[in-house]
Amino acid sequence: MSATLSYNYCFYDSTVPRNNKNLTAKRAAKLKLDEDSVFVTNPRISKSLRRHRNPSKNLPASTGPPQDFSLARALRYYVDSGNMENAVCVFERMNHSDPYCWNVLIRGFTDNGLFREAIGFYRRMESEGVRADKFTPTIVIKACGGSLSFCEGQKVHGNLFKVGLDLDVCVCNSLISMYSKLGYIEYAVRVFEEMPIRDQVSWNSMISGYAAVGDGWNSLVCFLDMQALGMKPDRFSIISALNACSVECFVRCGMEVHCQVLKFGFELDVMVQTSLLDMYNKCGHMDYAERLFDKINPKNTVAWNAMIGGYVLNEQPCKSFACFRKMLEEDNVNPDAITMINLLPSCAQLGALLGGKSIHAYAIRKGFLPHVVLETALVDLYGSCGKPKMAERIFGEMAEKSVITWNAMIAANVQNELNMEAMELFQDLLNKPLKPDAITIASILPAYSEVAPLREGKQIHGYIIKSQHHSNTYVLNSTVFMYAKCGELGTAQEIFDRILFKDVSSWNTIIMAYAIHGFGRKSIELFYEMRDRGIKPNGSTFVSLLTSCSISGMVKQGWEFYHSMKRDYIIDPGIEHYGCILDLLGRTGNLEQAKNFIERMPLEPTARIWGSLLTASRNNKSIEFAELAAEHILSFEHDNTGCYVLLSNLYAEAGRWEDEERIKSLMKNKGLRKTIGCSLVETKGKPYRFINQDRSQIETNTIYNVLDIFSSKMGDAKYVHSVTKFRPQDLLKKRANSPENHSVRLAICFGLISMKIGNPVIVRKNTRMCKDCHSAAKKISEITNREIIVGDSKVFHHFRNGNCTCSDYW
DNA sequence: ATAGGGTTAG
Repeated sequence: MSATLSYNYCFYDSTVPRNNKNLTAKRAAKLKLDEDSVFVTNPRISKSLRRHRNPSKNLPASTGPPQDFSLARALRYYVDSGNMENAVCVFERMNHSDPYCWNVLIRGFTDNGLFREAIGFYRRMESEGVRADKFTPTIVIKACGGSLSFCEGQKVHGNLFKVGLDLDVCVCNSLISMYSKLGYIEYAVRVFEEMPIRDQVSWNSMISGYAAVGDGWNSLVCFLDMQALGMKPDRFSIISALNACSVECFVRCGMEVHCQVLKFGFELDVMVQTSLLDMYNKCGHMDYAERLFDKINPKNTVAWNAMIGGYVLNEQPCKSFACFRKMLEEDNVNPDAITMINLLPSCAQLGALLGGKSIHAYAIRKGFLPHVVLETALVDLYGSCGKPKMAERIFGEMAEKSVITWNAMIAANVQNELNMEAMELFQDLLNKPLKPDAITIASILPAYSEVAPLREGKQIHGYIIKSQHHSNTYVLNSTVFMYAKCGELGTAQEIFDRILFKDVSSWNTIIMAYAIHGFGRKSIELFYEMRDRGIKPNGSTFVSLLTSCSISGMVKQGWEFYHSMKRDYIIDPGIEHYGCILDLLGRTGNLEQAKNFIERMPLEPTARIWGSLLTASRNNKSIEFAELAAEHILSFEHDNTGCYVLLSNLYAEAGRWEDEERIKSLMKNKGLRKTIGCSLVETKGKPYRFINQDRSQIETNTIYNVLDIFSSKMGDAKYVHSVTKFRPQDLLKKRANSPENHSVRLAICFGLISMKIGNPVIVRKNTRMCKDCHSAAKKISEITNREIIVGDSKVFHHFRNGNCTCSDYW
């Protein structure tokens, strides 16, 4: 025994030269291969000749039972229990010349998701000159499929071709599966078409392969073709066909497959049941899914996960939590990483940071981390809950990242207005081997919608047109919104019209585009058009609609939509909906009611919720409520600079200078600085940026002259708001920071003198427009008889004939 | 003694 051990350890130690026996074997194998390759690579030798060769003639005869049964048993035991460390230990003590132990070990790695290691051991097997037997290729191909390494798979395929094993039915079936897992469906199709004999597994591999690449249609075609040849579907075919129905949202097809489930007697098969309920969930038929779920007995973790995921998918986050709680009450079921992954988006939907954090903690306690998908879901959660720093931390500490992880991080930055960070991240990604996908582009686009020049947005649009994503609905939806945010509502509408396959998000986007521009009636019109075209609205549709009603001051309609959402569409209001409702309440000026609404809300109020009350307080000049709201907002770790500024302005307007001073010094102590207000106007494709009191532009003199003319024309009205806003001593000084010289006004004047008459002047600014500038813009539109559009950080104000689309509430 | 196709996920 000890002799065997020391002998085997020689292999492990790379400093010890390998014995000649193996080298000879390797050379012999190579010679054999060369001989074969002459045969098979000769194009004149027909395909049929190759087909009729007996593939197994190249395989070594069985070496018989291994010398040590107990070691082989131990190896199998460790492999089956997932203890690969011990499995390797046992393996190292075995005689390596038998392919059997290699096969078991490589399969073990594959079954435990350690694909790289599986391929590594296969390479070692080759280099040690151990000849593969008929089981090895299928095992290795599976590992290649799992590791998503196309190169490795091609190499193996090539070798199999050389030894004539590429026509073996098992090998072909695993090749089909490997290629479709890698996304190369056309390779899978070729293998399928060229194989001499197809069995049920071959058909099943194609059905699942098409579904895996998102081609549910062809998957179902295969499902039917197979039956036309007289083969009955088995549980594998059924499960894959159901997957195809989910992919295409073909609920009627799904029901037909459901009938077959009953006909062929699979109705008690848990996997089939789970696939069925998943199909109904994904097609939006929660009622059927719930009924099926009730019948599953006993329910395993996967079934629970599918149901929790279904509620999340159908935007019923409260129900998904309820389902999770029921799952915890069960004795024999334990939540796993996928449970967490399914549950996390419901926290994001509810804006429930605390819930998300407790899931995070639970995942840590249960040892689910590290886990790429779970960590990505966490990045997404923290991003959605206004915690980009937390998202960043998880992202930074991740051992493994996928494109989806990058997408989540970019989105986290964009959602939290960290546009520069998002753009930098996008640049970083371009230098990585990972390829940006449609979702990356759609996520980065909003960063270009803020105060980046339209020219840059157009450049990205150009990149999209040239890329393979030019007709991707998801990408186009983001492009529509980008143009809307850049003030080009017409271009947005044009691109929307040209989207070939408009999904619910396309409609939500265009409704929101008109919403932020203050065209409430147009938004509602589009909502009805969408409904008439059979598109089912979701939670976001109502966010768009409610936003539209609040911006356009359509309070009554807003409430009607809110009730209809719950009653007619069974959608639980999320934190966003509550925010919109608060904006509606703010408009009516009933701050007491708004406060009560926040207290009665079933969700934890976020900074955005209190921000809504703060805005309402400002518009209704209530310092009492503003202080209440501010107190809450300042308790968040959120970037609340805007809140300080609003509050200090409010104190100033009321002449409460001491309080104003207090807030200013609070800001100073916290190291917060007022965001530098900046306005952007573009003419002839060139961007011009203005800050307050800007004198850096070439046209400065003209701009200030025009401004003076307007000031005199506006007459006394100009100081109505501002007179109380400045301390007496400040009024004596040269009014340095007077709203008269605010960046928006400079930009408007520049726009008026440099743009063609008839074109609207479009100005975008990074902070909210102040009251003074708002009334000035109204006047200017009246005096000049031109349309002025100012997009601030929240809404677009369309000034025409002395009026604004926001009806003076924003 | 060992192989190929299957459920839930960002």
